[in-house]
Amino acid sequence: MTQQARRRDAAGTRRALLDAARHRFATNGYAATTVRDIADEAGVNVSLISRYFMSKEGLFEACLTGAVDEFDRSVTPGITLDELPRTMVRHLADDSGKTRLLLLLRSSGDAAADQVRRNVMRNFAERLVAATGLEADDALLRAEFVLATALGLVLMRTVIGVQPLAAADQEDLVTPLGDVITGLLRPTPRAS
Amino acid sequence: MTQQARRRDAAGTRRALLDAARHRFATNGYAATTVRDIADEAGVNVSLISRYFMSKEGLFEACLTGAVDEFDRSVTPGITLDELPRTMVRHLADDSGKTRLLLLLRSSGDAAADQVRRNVMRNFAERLVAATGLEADDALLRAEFVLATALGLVLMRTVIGVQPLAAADQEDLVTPLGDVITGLLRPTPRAS
DNA sequence: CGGATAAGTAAACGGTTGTTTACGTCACAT
DNA sequence: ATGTGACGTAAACAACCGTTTACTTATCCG
Repeated sequence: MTQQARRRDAAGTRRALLDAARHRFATNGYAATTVRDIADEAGVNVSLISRYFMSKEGLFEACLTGAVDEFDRSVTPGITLDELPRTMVRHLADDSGKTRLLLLLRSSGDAAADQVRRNVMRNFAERLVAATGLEADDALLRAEFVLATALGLVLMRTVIGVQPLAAADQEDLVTPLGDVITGLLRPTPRAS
Repeated sequence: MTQQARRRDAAGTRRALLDAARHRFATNGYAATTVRDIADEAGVNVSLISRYFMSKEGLFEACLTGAVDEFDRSVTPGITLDELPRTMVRHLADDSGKTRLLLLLRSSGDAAADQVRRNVMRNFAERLVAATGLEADDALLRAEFVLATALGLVLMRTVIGVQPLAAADQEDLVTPLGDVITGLLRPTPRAS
């Protein structure tokens, strides 16, 4: 009943392990995920995790750096303030986009991984400020507010599953998120 | 901190276990927290967890329902839209307030606890809508946006620790959060 | 071919987990 | 004062964790 005719493809199984691990780590967290869970979902033997990624923590770091690369690449193109809501919602609704963001808040307890996480978020906030040209002295803080909203949104929709947010259509999220973003990042929010 | 001459006080040690568990579960998550961690932080023996709370999961549920009660009680008084930002920030900066909110997103994998979590958040959103008198058809969704922002804020400040958000003063958060809330919940967000 | 090597598996390893058991020991009513 | 029951502890328990080992088998180059 096991893999009767399994093709021998190192790169393929490595990718399968990465996919399964990303999914499990993102949805269930690092500690709650066992290496046997991952191996089963990938359909391979447990020991291959140690072989290809050194350890469970090595596999997690591979997931994290992969997510970081995709994250950076997906937000690298110039962001305009009025297109930002729709762009963000598209990433938040996309399955791999959700996984990416959720992985950024999962922790294995490793200090280096935590630093990577902080750098990615800080970097995103800085690029957001640069793209919007906001000059307020708390611009960076406000950009991180946007990121916090996105993070909380994915959490409440995916992990917690509170309605009606969880079942909301992609289009239903664009306008409210737009209100949040303009509320936070419009050039002169307040008089004086 | 001194457990040398431990008084025999069932209610006291029960409370100590609850405090330690709340702290550990909120900051490290359910799976990453061991019963021995909790017992050590409480300064008592491990077996008392089973005695007083049946199991680790029973202890978690006790933490959760306790947090739910405090949560409901703290937001029960009438909320006004203009005082909401400062009130929320006060709760988000308060240590027990953070713990309360973080516990709401930690999961033990138990379905009943997950339902409790969803109900609390839904309930908060509904009360927020009632308090603001918002009549938009996506009012509930927008109220949950506010909650998502609060959740993400606590996460990024406490768990992830990204700067400058993590080190931001309580007062620095009021105005941006106010912009988010008015952006989401003001009666007529858009011209038409 | 055929054998060398990479790919995959099953089983076992020590350590840790949550939980239970057996046993001290303090407090309080009588 | 005293024994009885609640409170607390140490140790043992089976099950599970991540990891390693020993082994089988497919693949490919000569």
